[in-house]
Amino acid sequence: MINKKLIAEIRSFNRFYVKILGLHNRYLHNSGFNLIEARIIYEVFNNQKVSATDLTHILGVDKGYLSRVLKKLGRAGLLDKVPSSIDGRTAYLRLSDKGIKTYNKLNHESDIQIESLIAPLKNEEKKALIISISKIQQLLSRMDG
Amino acid sequence: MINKKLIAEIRSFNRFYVKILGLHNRYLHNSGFNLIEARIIYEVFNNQKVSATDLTHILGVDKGYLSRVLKKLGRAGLLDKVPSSIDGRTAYLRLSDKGIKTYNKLNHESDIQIESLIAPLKNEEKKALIISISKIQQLLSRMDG
DNA sequence: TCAATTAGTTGCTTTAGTCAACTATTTTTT
DNA sequence: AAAAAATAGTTGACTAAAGCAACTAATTGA
Repeated sequence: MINKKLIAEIRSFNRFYVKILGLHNRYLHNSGFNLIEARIIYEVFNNQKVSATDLTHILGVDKGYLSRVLKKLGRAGLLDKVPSSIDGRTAYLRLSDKGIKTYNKLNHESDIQIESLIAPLKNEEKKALIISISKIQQLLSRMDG
Repeated sequence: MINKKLIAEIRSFNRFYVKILGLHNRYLHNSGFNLIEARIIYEVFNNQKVSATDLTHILGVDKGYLSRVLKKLGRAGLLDKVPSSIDGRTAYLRLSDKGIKTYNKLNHESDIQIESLIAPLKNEEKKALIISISKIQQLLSRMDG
């Protein structure tokens, strides 16, 4: 049964990758943003016409909580709300210029963090890593639960 | 420059795998344990002679917080403290029989979750997944920051 | 038109986690 | 050996993260 081996492998990998992600998210510590804020900035930048309700689904958080975080980002001048012309209840979220600068800064710091992770690798190893990562993503993409 | 491509790939993978891990950790919701408790149970089972201070380093949490969670697990009858014979300040942690049962139950539920993740894969794909996962783990293992 | 839904806000609560002070032990310094 | 410094763990007080429920305003459906 190959399943047993694969499951053990995945469990080991999960523990391993949780650590990698933990290390990676340290780039946020000096940025003044926490994970949820960074994720909001990312999603708002990368989705056109995204509303608060959309974000609750994308991020899987409570709407009350989200409302407060959005308010905070709005007060910080990173986020604007554009009222929908067809539905008076909803507002679309958009990054301000300052918000876009922040997005770029966060991306850059994330890149630096990842660079340090792959720095020890030779070119051949980097190529192999790209292949393995793509493969995993491809294989696990049809997931529903 | 291969770095750019690899960094983009890793960032995409990180977002992807955070979702996988999020799905995976849902198995805890019905178990009555939260992530830190599950991690403690895991670490105590898998490390001989582990103390509370060891756990603060392994898990990266505050000792005050940990002390309370340990107390809770102790009161629930999952965890015993074995005083060190050479240092009166430290106690080693050990799972009780009930704790071991819980460990096995959590493992089993985790397995089920992972099984559902890999269920759609053909045997060849499962083999490929094992190879890719091992490769990533191997390549990223000499990490220091 | 009026009942039911939906988007978002706000008050209240719970949970997660930190920090600092303290006790009881070692360990180190003198 | 005695005093000082360090360490393990507990507890109290606090902050941050997140959920829940009640509410308003707007929209949809009967």
